[in-house]
Amino acid sequence: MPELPEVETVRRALEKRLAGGTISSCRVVPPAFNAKTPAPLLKKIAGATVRSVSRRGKYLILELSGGRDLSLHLGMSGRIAFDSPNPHTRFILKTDRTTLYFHDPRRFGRVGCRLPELGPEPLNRDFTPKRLFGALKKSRASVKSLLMDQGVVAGIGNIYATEALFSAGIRPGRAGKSLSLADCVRLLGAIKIVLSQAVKLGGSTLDDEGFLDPFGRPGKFQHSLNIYGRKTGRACAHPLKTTRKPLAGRTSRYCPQCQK
DNA sequence: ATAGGCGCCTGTAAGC
DNA sequence: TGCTTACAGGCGCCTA
Repeated sequence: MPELPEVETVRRALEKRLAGGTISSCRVVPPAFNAKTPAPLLKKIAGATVRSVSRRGKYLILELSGGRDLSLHLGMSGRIAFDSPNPHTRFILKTDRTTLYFHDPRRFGRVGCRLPELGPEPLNRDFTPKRLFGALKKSRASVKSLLMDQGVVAGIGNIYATEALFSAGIRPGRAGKSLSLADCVRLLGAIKIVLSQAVKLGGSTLDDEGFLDPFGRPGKFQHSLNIYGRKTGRACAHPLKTTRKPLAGRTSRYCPQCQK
C-alpha cells in the first residue's frame, strides 16, 4: 500500500530523527519478514553513523558512514515508528538518540535487500513525456500494469496509477502502445501532479489500511482521491466501474464517461 | 522474451 | 450471532 508519497513522507521523518545518529544495534524479530534479511549485513552496520536517508521508488535507504547502505521496503502493511514494540514488530534499530521499530503485520516488507533495476523517478525532470511514450510503445501490456511496473517508472502502485489515469482521461485497460505522445503528455502531467500533491499532503490514509507516518500522523490526500475506493467520482459524480479482469493482479476502478 | 499468474501473509469486511 | 470465505497488495518467481 505505501507508494511513493507515503514512502517519501516516511523518509522525511526518518531524515529528521535518524540523520547524524550512530547505530548501536539492530536486529530482526522472528519470524521477521517473508524474505530473509541478511544477518551479516546487520552485524556490520553497528557503530555506523546515519549520514542521510534517501528514497528510490518505494525503497528507503539509510546511507551510512563507511559507504554502506541499509535498504528498507514497507511492502504493503509495513510501518516505521518510534513508539514501542508490538506483536507485529519485525525489525528494531537503535541509535544513540532514538529507536526505530518496523511493524509489519503481513510480513511483506524487507530489510537489507538489494534494489532491483528501477525505472526513473516520476518526479524528476528527466522523466519526460517522450521517455514515457518510449517505454509504453514497447509493450502490449495495459497502460496501468506498465505504470505499476517498477522497471518502467519507480514508486507508483494501484492508488496513484488509478488516480493519474483518471486525471488523464485514459482507461486503465488500454494497451500501453495505443497511447499517443499527446496522451503521454497528459498522463505524465497527471502523474506529477497527483504524486507531488500527495507528497505535500503526507500521503493517503485509507480507512482500512491506515497509513501513519513514523510520528503516528495520518496523511490527508485521501480526501483528494477522485475515484480510488469510491463508487461515484468525487469530481465528476459519475458512477464508476471496476474491471473484473484484474490488471497486474488487481481490480481496477475507472470512470466509463471520463476515461476513454 | 515477455506478459500473466501464483504464492507469500494476515487483518478486515462481506457473506451465509 | 458466529463462522467461513474473499479480498487487499508488492514483489519475486514460474510458465506458456
